[in-house]
This record gives sequence, C-alpha cells and structure tokens, in this order.
Amino acid sequence: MKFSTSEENYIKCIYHLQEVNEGVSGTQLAQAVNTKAASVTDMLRKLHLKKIINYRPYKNFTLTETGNKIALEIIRKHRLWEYFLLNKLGFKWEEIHEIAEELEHISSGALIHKLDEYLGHPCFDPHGDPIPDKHGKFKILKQASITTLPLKKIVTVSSIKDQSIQMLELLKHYNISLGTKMKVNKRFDFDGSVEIKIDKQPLAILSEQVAKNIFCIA
Amino acid sequence: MKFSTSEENYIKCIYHLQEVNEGVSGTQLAQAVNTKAASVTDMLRKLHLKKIINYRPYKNFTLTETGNKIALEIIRKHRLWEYFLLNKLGFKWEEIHEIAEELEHISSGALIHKLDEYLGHPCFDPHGDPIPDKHGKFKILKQASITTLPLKKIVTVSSIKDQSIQMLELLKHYNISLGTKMKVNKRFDFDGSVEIKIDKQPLAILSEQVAKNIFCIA
DNA sequence: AAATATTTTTAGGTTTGTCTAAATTTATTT
DNA sequence: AAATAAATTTAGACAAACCTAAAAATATTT
Repeated sequence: MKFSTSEENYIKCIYHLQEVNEGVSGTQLAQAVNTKAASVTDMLRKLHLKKIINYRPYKNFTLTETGNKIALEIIRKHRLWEYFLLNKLGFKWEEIHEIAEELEHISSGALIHKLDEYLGHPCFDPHGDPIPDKHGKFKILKQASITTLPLKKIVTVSSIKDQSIQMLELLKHYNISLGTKMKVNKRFDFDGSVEIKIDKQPLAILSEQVAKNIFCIA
Repeated sequence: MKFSTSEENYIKCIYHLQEVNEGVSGTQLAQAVNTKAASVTDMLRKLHLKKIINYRPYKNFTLTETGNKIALEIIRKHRLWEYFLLNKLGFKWEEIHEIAEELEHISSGALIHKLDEYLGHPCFDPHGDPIPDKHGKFKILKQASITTLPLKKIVTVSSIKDQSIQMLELLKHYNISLGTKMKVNKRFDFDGSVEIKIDKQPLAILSEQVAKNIFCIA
C-alpha cells in the first residue's frame, strides 16, 4: 500500500505520541501535525478505513499492527537520513532533523536498503534514538530499574528483584506484574521516590526502595 | 518563491522540450508530464501568472529567464543525486533516474550544497549530461561543426571557418549568422549532407562541404 | 446530579491538480 | 478559399487535505 506524505506524517506522529501515552487523542495529534481538530477527524476516518488505526468515534486511538509497521519504516528512513546528513555530509546536529523530515518520504525501498548498507547498518541515529532494522526491530535498551529509566516513555515490567511476600503484596495493590506497561513521570531527588502512571489507574508514587526492585525494558 | 512538486515537474519538462524545440506546445508537454491537455492549460495559466513562462493563448510557450533558472536548479539536483546514487550507493545505471525524480524535489538548498561538496563538485552526471553549477552555468561542450554535433538539440552558431564571399552569400540565403539558433535534424550518410531547422524558416539541407564550415556550441 | 468546559464530529467551503466533454482557434487539405 | 483535422481553451466535476463555525458527546466542576 502506498501512502501520501500527509498520511505518513499522521502515522509517524501517532507512533511517537503512543511512545509516551498508550492511547492518542485528537487534540494531541492536531498539535503534533500542526492542523485543526476537524482535519484530524477527516484523516482518522481515512486511516481507519485503511486499517492503520484502531478507531472508535470520540475515543482515543492507537496504531494497528500494520500501522505500527508503517510507522517504523518511516522512522527508519528518518533516522538513517539523519545519520547520513551528520556523518557523511557534515551537517550540524541541529540542522539534520528538518531535512530528514522531507527525505523520510522518499518512497524507494531500494534506496533505504543501499543507504543502510553504505552507512554500515547503524543502530542509533545522531540523537541516540535507535534505528529500526528492515523488519522494524530495534536494539532494545537492556533492562533497567525504574530509578534510572528514561522519563515519559512507555516501558514494560520485565523483572522484579525482590520477590518477598511483602513486595508482591505491594505490587498487587498497584496492579503491577510482569508485562505491565507503565510510564515513569517524575523522579524526586529529595528522597529518590518515583511517580509512575499505569493506563487506567491513578498515579502512584513508589519509594526508592520499591523502585529499585522494578526492572523494565523500553 | 516556492514551487510544488507538480509545478517543478512542468518547469523541468518545458526546459527539456526547449532543448530540442525552441518553443513548446501543449500536446508535447501533456505527453511529457503525463496528463491531459486541459490540465496543461490550467498549469500554464498559473506558471504565466508567476512569470515562469512566456505565454499567449493558443501559442507555443517558452521559459522566462526566471523559469530557466528554476529549471536549472531542479536539473542540478536531479543530476547530483544521480551521481550520488551511482557512485556512492552503488546503484546500477538504469535504476538511478527514477529515484532521482523523487529526490530532485527535496527543497533544502543547504542539502544540495553539501551534497555537491561531498561528491567533489562533479561536472557531468552518469549519463554524461552536464551538471549546472550553483549559478546555473554548466561546462559548455566545446564548439564543433554541425557534421559532428548531437542531433535534435538546439545549438548556436559560434564560428564560420570559410569566410569566402561565396560562403557568406550562401549563409545569408539561409539566414544563418553568428548567434543563429538551429537544430540538426538529420545527417545522411550517403553524401554527408545535413538537414537543419531554424525557427520560423523552412528546413534546409546543407552539403557536407558547407556543413563542415559551420561551428556551433551546445 | 447539574452546569460548565473541553473534545470530537459534522456541515459546508477552499485550494491544488487532475479529469471529460464541448467549444473555439489554428493548421492542413482538398 | 472552403472543408476538415488537430490543438487549445473553457466549463463543470472530482479527490485530497485543509479550513471555520456549529452541533454533539464526553469530562470536569461545582
């Protein structure tokens, strides 16, 4: 399936908003693609028809599997071009994003394949963001406790260090288990406590003692 | 001034048709940009308004100075990208044109500047066509007699070898002088004679003896 | 739970670039 | 020079992406 530049931009933005927010709202997206809410509704209807997003009127939406794959292809292009612009053409760090915004919409798959080869299959772009490979997979940042994980990104609980009954009781109370997706909103230097958000549950603040035991992957 | 991909394609095509044909007709252009004549008329009105073409209803049209400059910028981009695709990314000769058709519309001027630098300011693309420099100038093929010049390209008379009265009389009859633009339509192997076309004048066939004395630049 | 505010959708328009079909102009034949 | 053919323009439509303003649905306050 082929997509217009406009469609691709919407898809990409939904992906990025989802990294931080599980479900995406119209206003968020309108702001991200720099249009009005009414235009977003039009596009959502179209993307829904093409099975790119899970959409129900008035509800937040998410990318389908297909949508996700497409988003990753666009992001792969963007980040490979950024790498090229910085490392081959000698652009400055601040200049590359805008140009890559245009280059990411060049359709040729062969071009990206050759470019990737030429650049030596880099895994991270100049901003440190991972470059998805041709299958949409990227190097996963190894697991880390939520005392060190990046903020505002959706992460998945991958292991619990202290498995005492007391700890399990606490985790149960907060509805945290292996596979739970959460977002680390904030860390307080004062006492090392961590504010986390799990979808459809109230904000929770965990003490450093607890947080140290919860490991996640990005 | 900024141009849409569509406008750029029209401008580029007009340029190329002009290389071979002094004035361009709607049908020619329609075929070149792969649309219908009615769509061409619409676009011509727009380009005329933007002072890109010299246009009068029902008449053939040409690029203005401005239009020419814009065309050369697009062609510069196209040819630099072709050079890059072949010499850096290792694409095959036949694959590069189509991809360059997309890349030529990337707007960033800085990108082309850096790319040119990266490639070492090449003067010819992989097809042997000259790459205009940033001012729209390209290496002029040195002058050659019309017995050897490429066919179907508009060339300008730059010198006459034999300046005898007899020759000058003949040239006067055909309205040929320094600066005259002509197109070499055909060469006949049989006797080395050359058919040329000068705008608004009938076809003329010159003997090899005469043709050898007329030198032009591309 | 009622009132207010916010978000989303609908309705109706605009612009760009395309189309078909018909009218007009220019070019070519006879 | 009249008739025919070809090229060009006009008229009227359409799809994509956007817009504004108003209506409807959901969220938040009080």
